[in-house]
Amino acid sequence: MSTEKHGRQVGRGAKVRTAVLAATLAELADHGYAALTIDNIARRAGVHKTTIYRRWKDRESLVVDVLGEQIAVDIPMPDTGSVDTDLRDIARAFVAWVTSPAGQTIFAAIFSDAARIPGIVDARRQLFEEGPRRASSAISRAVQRGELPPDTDAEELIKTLIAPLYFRLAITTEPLDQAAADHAARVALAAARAGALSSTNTNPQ
Amino acid sequence: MSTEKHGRQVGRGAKVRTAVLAATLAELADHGYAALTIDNIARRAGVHKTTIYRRWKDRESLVVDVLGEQIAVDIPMPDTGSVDTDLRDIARAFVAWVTSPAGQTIFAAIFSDAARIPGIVDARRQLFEEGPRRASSAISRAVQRGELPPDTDAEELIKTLIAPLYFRLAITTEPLDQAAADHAARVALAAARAGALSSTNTNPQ
DNA sequence: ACCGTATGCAACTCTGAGTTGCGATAGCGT
DNA sequence: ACGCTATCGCAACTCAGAGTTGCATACGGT
Repeated sequence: MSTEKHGRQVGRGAKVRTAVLAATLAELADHGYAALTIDNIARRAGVHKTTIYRRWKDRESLVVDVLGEQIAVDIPMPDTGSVDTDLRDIARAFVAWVTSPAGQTIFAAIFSDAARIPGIVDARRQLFEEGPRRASSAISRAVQRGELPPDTDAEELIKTLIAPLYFRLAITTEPLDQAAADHAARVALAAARAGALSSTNTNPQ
Repeated sequence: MSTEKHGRQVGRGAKVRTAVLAATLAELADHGYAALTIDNIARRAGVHKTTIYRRWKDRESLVVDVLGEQIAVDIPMPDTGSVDTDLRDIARAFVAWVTSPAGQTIFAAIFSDAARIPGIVDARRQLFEEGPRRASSAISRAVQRGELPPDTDAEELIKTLIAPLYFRLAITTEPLDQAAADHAARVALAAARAGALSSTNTNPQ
């Protein structure tokens, strides 16, 4: 991926690349996208400014590259045999990732002005659509077990689960901890059991 | 409010101030905070750069001033006699405001790198805490009518109502329309009726 | 009509983006 | 171990935007 030309001279390049990406992420976490300077990144990476410009077209390309590598959110999908605990585990895993240093940095970056870079918006949407899609199997198992109404919309349920957690993260200063995750799971479950998350939500009441 | 010093020379000053604030908002909407230049604002306002610097300390002060004036979210609190319609109206009003040109600009600004300005974070939090607080009377009326469990947490209910809407706004590309508002109202109501939004949520199940 | 104040204007400094040419060096194959 | 070559360091640029200053001018209230 890196030096696709001849496969030569890989060692040095790889080291520089790693150092610059790490430095960029750190700078992004510390000062945000608007205050991101190439000189600072270069200094932090122990590399000269021109070296960065030789490997990346401009600031945007560098940021896209960094976030593209970091945006893998491997939340393991549980199968505990019960929706209650499945949903709870998903919510807890989301909270754990989002409050981790890496998660916090990614989030801050994704919701900074870096979001004006076309590639970033897509990555963000994809990030939040992958989870609900992957979780749908857990929901359909719950439906088969009779724990949820048969017409439950899996993606809608997961979004209902995540939304209040994300709301806390982005807006409120309330703590985002395990208790919050458990509470969100209870709320989403209650709504689903009441049939408010059916896929045919065109006919209200 | 504006020229508190002697009350003199108000006419010109007020016009300039208005023009600059409007231009700043427009530039913010068009290019975001990171790409906000004083020269562009000045040109757009038909004013010279130095004039702006004489009235505002720097770019940050200007942005704080603009957002401070615009951040009034007067969502009228309904009293229809039923929680169903009360919640639905609140959700619809929120959606209407958030999808209006003014609302969109404010939102974009509030979630740009402008959020690194200390004053903006406070304003944002306040913006989202005022709603739930104001809505609590509607909820307590519903509790008194017996429509909701007696220990329902009013603020939690409103947050549960808003969160999925906000999630759509910030993440998903799904449309944020009246149907979405109604759906959110139904979900929040179902959770509340199931007792998942009680203020004593320390004991689950 | 007058006076004071705010605005327009030009010319500055400073910082950071992005570029270029050249010399130094580190890693690869042999 | 040694040479070859791509990559890196360095210095010196251009360009744009933040923020400042001194002076001339136009506006608005009395």
